[in-house]
Amino acid sequence: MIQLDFQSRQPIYEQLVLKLSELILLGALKAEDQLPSVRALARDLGVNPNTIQKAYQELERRKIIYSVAGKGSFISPGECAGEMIRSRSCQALREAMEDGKRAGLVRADVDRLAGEIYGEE
Amino acid sequence: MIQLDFQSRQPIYEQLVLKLSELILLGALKAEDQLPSVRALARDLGVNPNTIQKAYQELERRKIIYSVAGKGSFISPGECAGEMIRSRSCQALREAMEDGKRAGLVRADVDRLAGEIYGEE
Amino acid sequence: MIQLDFQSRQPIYEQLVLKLSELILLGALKAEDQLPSVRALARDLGVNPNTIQKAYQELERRKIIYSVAGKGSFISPGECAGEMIRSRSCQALREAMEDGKRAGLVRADVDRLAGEIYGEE
Amino acid sequence: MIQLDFQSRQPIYEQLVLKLSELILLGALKAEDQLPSVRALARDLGVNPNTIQKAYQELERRKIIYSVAGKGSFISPGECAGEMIRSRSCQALREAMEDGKRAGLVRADVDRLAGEIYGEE
DNA sequence: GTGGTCTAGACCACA
DNA sequence: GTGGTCTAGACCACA
Repeated sequence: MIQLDFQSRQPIYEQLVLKLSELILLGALKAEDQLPSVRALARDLGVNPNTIQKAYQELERRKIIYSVAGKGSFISPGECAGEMIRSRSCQALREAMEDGKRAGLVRADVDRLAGEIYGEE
Repeated sequence: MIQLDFQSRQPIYEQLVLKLSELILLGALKAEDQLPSVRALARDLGVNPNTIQKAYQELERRKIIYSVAGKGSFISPGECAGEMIRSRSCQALREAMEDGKRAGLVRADVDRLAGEIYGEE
Repeated sequence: MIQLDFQSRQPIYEQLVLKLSELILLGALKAEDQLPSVRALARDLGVNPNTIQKAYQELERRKIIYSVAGKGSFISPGECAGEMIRSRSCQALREAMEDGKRAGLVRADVDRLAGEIYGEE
Repeated sequence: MIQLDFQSRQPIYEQLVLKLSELILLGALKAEDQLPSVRALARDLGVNPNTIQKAYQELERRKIIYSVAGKGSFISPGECAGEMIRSRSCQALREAMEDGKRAGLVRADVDRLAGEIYGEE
């Protein structure tokens, strides 16, 4: 289901944000689906409820999910959740590219890197 | 010489790190050149000396400059400074691209973004 | 220094965010000033360090302060901190005005209120 | 009649308070009209009677309705109900404006915003 | 020393 | 039951 790496330098709550984002992108979690409750997921993953809470609150801040006290947490409606995930990645990539340009990277460097990651076609 | 944007949300010391990096890449600052002293640069830019200090420390951490107690701060030798700047940007760009791929961005998205930033040739 | 209301329904960390924002607007905290450390402020206010941490992280998310692990937390440079506070207030005012319109308040009501608060000129 | 958004982060009872307030402002509910009984409205809206009860209690606290044991709940007499609704919005707007003033917003900012929302006349 | 993360609890309002 | 806040600790990397 969700595999956490407790040895990683990446915080557990960040791993959770990414894992849940991936499940949404893969279609395993759909719009309006209810997420496991904070306590239930904490128990299943062997993690403290506060850590799950932190992940859920970050996802809510990014408008990928929404939480209703007393009811539960839910995937944002329509294409909203997926859109928020992609727009975030896109924004981060743009910033990295702009920084790179300022730092002296040229278009060829970007293309080479893209080739490495996506494979040359 | 160095233009800071005091309105920007980007911390001044970060702007300084970038500006000084650019001056190195442009060749305005060369290997073994001495940087202005913390207090002199602070006075010239109308900024707190602590802010300059912070920028210099970050540049030193990245091995772009080195400091000698009692003498001053100097650009790292040879192509070293430029290499450190570019390799750092390149690594950040690679990570952003890998994240983007996981988030569902395709090669065409990367190319479009690169076109925007570098201009289509 | 900072007065908290432990009886209030408003969470302590939110009260802290507001109090610190006010100190910045009043000029008591200036650009690049270092804030008290998480632990020091927790001790002074008789509050758990996690609660201070939560307030500081929210202020950092709003780009009003920036934190550097191992060094401390600092007011954002230049006019940045004040700008971020004002833009947020502006957003809240817009929402209150939209709610008021839905509740039947007319333009004249808004003008009367503005007159009361800013003084008729 | 009344549409609730069960997905919203806004508590159901708050939505009810607002919806009923709107019906009063629109004239759909007039002074001395009897409101549906707690159980009847709960059944119609598919909501727990406690939730309706809570909304009615809040409206009574705000003097928008009044309840008579054994008889039911009624809209407050004369212009009273509408006044209470508007005065509440007005109070919220006043607070947002005072916060805005403390944050450095000037009268011109308020006027510009009012122009946006009400349209310049 | 600093901020950042995390555990293991508690209590609250709300449904 | 649910999410939200908070306490009272712990340990980590970094400077």
